[in-house]
Amino acid sequence: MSSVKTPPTIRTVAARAEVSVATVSRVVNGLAPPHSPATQRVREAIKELGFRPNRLGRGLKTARSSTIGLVIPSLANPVFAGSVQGVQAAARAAGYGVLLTATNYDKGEEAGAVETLLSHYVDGLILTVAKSDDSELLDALDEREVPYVLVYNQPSVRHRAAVTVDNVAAAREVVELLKSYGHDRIGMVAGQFCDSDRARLRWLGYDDAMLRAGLEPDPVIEVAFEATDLTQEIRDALSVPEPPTALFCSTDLIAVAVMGAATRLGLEVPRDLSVVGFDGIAMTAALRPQLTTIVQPTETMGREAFALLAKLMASGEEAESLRAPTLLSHSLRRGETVGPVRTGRPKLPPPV
Amino acid sequence: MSSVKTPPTIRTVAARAEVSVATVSRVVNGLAPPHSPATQRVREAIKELGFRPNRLGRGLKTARSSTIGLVIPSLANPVFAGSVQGVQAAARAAGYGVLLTATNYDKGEEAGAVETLLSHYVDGLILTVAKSDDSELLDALDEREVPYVLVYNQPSVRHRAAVTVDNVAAAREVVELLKSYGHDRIGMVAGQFCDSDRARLRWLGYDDAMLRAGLEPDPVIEVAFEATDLTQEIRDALSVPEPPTALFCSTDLIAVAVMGAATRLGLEVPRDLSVVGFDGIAMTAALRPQLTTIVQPTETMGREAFALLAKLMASGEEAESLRAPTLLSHSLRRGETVGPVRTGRPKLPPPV
DNA sequence: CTGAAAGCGCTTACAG
DNA sequence: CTGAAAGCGCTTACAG
Repeated sequence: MSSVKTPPTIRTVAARAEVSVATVSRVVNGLAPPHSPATQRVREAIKELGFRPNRLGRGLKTARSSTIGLVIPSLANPVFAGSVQGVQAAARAAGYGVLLTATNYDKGEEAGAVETLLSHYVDGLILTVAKSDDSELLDALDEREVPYVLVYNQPSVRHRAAVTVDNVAAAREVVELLKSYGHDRIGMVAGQFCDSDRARLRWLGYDDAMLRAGLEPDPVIEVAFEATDLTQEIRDALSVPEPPTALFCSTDLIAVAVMGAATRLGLEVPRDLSVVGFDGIAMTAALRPQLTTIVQPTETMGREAFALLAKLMASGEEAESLRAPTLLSHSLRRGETVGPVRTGRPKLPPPV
Repeated sequence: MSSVKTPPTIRTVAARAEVSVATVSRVVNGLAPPHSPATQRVREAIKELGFRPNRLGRGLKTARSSTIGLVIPSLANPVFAGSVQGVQAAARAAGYGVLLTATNYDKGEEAGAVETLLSHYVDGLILTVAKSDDSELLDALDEREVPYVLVYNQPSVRHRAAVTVDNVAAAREVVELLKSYGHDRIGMVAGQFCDSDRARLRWLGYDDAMLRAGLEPDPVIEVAFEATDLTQEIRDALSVPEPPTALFCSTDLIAVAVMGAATRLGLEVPRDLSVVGFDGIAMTAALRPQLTTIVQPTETMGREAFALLAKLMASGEEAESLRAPTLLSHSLRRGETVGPVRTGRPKLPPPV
């Protein structure tokens, strides 16, 4: 019932060139003598008929689909769009197709997505999951020996291939930056830890840096990743006796929401409140004030992830050495959302 | 050489359940009697072995891959990320996989991407291309009878399935809005027409509305889509005897770049210059001032595109009626970047 | 209701 | 250097 005209097959080409299908296959795969008359005729026939080898047939025989699966939480966050772009570009250059699935931060969807991808016989997977340490899903992939590479996730177990940044170190840098501006009451707003091991590592870095600096870490303000209105949460966080003068946010999207909340509460950033993000989303550089944030090399991360996966797919089980987190370098973008501590306490409007 | 453990096949299941492979196939496809003992045994065997039908095998037989191809210019623009999200969600719900390719606004890449996707035997395509009217690529798809649906493109030829908004009408609304604020010198900044038929249609709407209102349209200021620094272009546009007091930008990303340029030129938006975008990217609502723009229902567009493609794939050639542009409704977000005309002319800094 | 068999488009030992 | 043949994992008329 498909409306696609039936395309030429290897048999059509063989008939036209008056050779066997085996010869056509060899020409297509570069295993034929380059100058024999048969090869020439096959080349012509291929061109005339517009023949393109059917990857299903090939895949069935070779048990490889030339396709990888890509699993991300959401495309609504440009940070993932960046890695997808990188994976896609590298995969295409290597002749691989990319099957994309978004899980919307839902753990059940993660497993479902992987099942679907495996039923399409992808040769490997690149994924960003909620937790990478203690994950039934990844355990299952390990057991089934499906090659995979994590992106953004930073597993502490050593046998998992991953491409990410040093989340702990980056978070420490943020605390040090804020401290250098005189802040000593620094809070952290983070995506729910259950949905993100990155968020947890960034908190670890924050916590560690605070303790080292002799400062007291605040309890984390956990928020949903999709939350856009954080007015209530920020008001609560600032309504304690000694409120924080700076907030480190575990993602740029959260930082943007925090800045919106600050505005609605009548606070000016950075005069009344300093804000730092994490990710380096391009458009946050266009905000006024420009967001201060940790920049991750998103597209490079995607490219590197594919390169690593390609090695894994080629080398099979013996590639133990590849199965470890790769840390790419991040950078700190000094925007305009961090300023010196304000003397005196800003007045919040009364709650609604 | 793949490291994937060989998964159970239909034959493994058949052996375990002591039935023929035909029976297993029927159970998997819901064509077996639901309560027969054989069916029961097959169900158990499937569960015990964790059997998942190999789509390559199925696809080879049925000539359908349960996969569609998705071609977009770039994921760096969140407007495309939105439609991808919608397509992906709808496709997954229908049991389809989505092969994604970005072309980076390159026409050669468009053709290459489609070739690659077709070699993966996708059942249909959803694409956003540079031009949808006069396109060799689309002509070729028509001829080969590959089902496809365009997104964002708004073809004027009637036989192409597309899901978009009424770009001309939306652009007219923008001009009317600006006029209601007293602007009568309105310029337009657009992505290069050769790279985007949308940009051209938005210009047509602008031109038409200007003429109707008795105003004189300015020559369009064409810029590259990826351009982030438009300082020079905007300075030039404002250095004429009667400079525009408002700029309509053909995309939000361009509007953001224009706002950046305005800031660098010492102009305040909207006091010295009103700016309007087109797309409705979420983060532009977080800008200060918040961007006034046309909001497109990006995710819905993606979902509708898949729904339309599904019909097309099911019905084959006779579905002539489906092959026409579908226009979804857009809305105008009244942000803070449009204000009344300033009396007197803002002073630009001297060129560098 | 179930099975034996053909065949989808390829690749790849195995002969020659 | 080339071909005949088997087989990858499925589906689907065709018998029974």
